Amino acid sequence: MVNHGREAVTLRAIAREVGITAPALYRYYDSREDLLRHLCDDICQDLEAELNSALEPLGGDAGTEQVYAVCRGFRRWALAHPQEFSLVFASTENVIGRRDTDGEPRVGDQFGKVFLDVASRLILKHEHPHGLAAPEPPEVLHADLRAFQQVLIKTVTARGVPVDEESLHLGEIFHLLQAWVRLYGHVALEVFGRFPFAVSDPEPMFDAMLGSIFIPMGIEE
Amino acid sequence: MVNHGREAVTLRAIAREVGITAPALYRYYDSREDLLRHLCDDICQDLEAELNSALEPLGGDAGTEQVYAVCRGFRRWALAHPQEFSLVFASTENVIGRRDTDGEPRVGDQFGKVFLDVASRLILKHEHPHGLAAPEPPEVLHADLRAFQQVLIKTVTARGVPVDEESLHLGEIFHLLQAWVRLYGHVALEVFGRFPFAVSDPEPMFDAMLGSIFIPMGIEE
DNA sequence: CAAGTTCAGTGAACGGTGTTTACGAAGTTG
DNA sequence: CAACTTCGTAAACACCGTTCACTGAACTTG
Repeated sequence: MVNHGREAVTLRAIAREVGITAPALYRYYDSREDLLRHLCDDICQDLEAELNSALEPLGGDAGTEQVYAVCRGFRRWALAHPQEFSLVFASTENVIGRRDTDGEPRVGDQFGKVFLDVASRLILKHEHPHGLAAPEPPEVLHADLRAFQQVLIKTVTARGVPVDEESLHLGEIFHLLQAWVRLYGHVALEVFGRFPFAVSDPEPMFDAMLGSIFIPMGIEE
Repeated sequence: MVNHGREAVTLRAIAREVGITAPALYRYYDSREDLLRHLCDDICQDLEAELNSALEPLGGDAGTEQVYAVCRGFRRWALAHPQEFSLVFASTENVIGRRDTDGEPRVGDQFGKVFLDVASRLILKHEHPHGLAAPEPPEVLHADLRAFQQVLIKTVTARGVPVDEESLHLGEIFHLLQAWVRLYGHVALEVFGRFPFAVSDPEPMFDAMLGSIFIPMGIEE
């Protein structure tokens, strides 16, 4: 139903589907916007489930192939559910919610958990990927990056893995952020068809990008 | 009026603004969707004008600072007009149109022209940026990259600058494509607030990204 | 058991939407 | 003048989100 776009998800259509009338929905949601917020949460849970099921056959530990699997799973999901992607990841309404009060979680919440969890666990495992290659990011960013560092550490420790502060270098964190920028950029461009020319088969281009992101980080497939 | 989002741009509101009634709009547009398509074209023209006016004080030639100016101008425009950005650059409806028949032009049409024009002219000027650094992209991409190469050559020659085929290496073209991925990725993430943590001031992060994109291409600020 | 209260759901209504249709009042052209 | 195109209107239709008064069943309480 959301397959036909955000505007197609109407209260009356939902009610018809559930077998009740439109006003009855107001017993459960404050408004259409509120309903869409919860819909986003459900979508995020579906995405998380799909990513985890793509991760399952690879074993529990964080290996390099898990990073690639999460990225490819994200792309696959986005292409298979463009409207959902658009709703959760490309909406100006800050519809992502969960709880606006408890602060931190953004980026589709559930997806952020999976992606950042795998990535940061991998970074922790590879201590100092091939030497000390990651250059220091500009000082202006240090404050923000340190905040992000805390988020990552909290994410990983929540899985029971103990972390010492200094094993996540700011340079690597900046790389991780750039990885998200490029992953998101490619997927969004593909979903919205905004590449500057018609790409016949974007998949090898995606794989090439993944390599150029992760191989310099010491994460080789 | 589009500032309040795509859904706020209603036929009756437009008609009220123009001083006519809603059905009269059907004399000029086939449907609301058609009107939105033309609106996208207008938005693209505004963007092009803004970018060109940002380029003007830098002189006519393609210098390195022009690349940075276009990228910063794009970000500035997107942040100042999030709804317009969303409409043109993050919409699943292929609302970009112009003419669906004549094939090629995508990516907000006008913006593509400005960005690709400046970038490719610069690449042509710097022949072989610092040696032969750009590695060959995977062979699977060569066909698509060559098509993109033709688009670039056509863009540049349309400005009167003659080009020989071989001065635009495929590696550089791939870099240019990755530059678009990262530029778009950062701007969209910022517009939609989908960075994985709260970034206090994204501008230095944007500048750091521009550097890490262009400095390896030999385009230093 | 009877009375009261809560809860889920309904139908009618209001103002707004995109769109179609029939119609009219100008201006143009023979 | 008559025919015709152009631009616009009013009315209507179906659908939308939302509100409100209301019903009927379930549950609580005396």
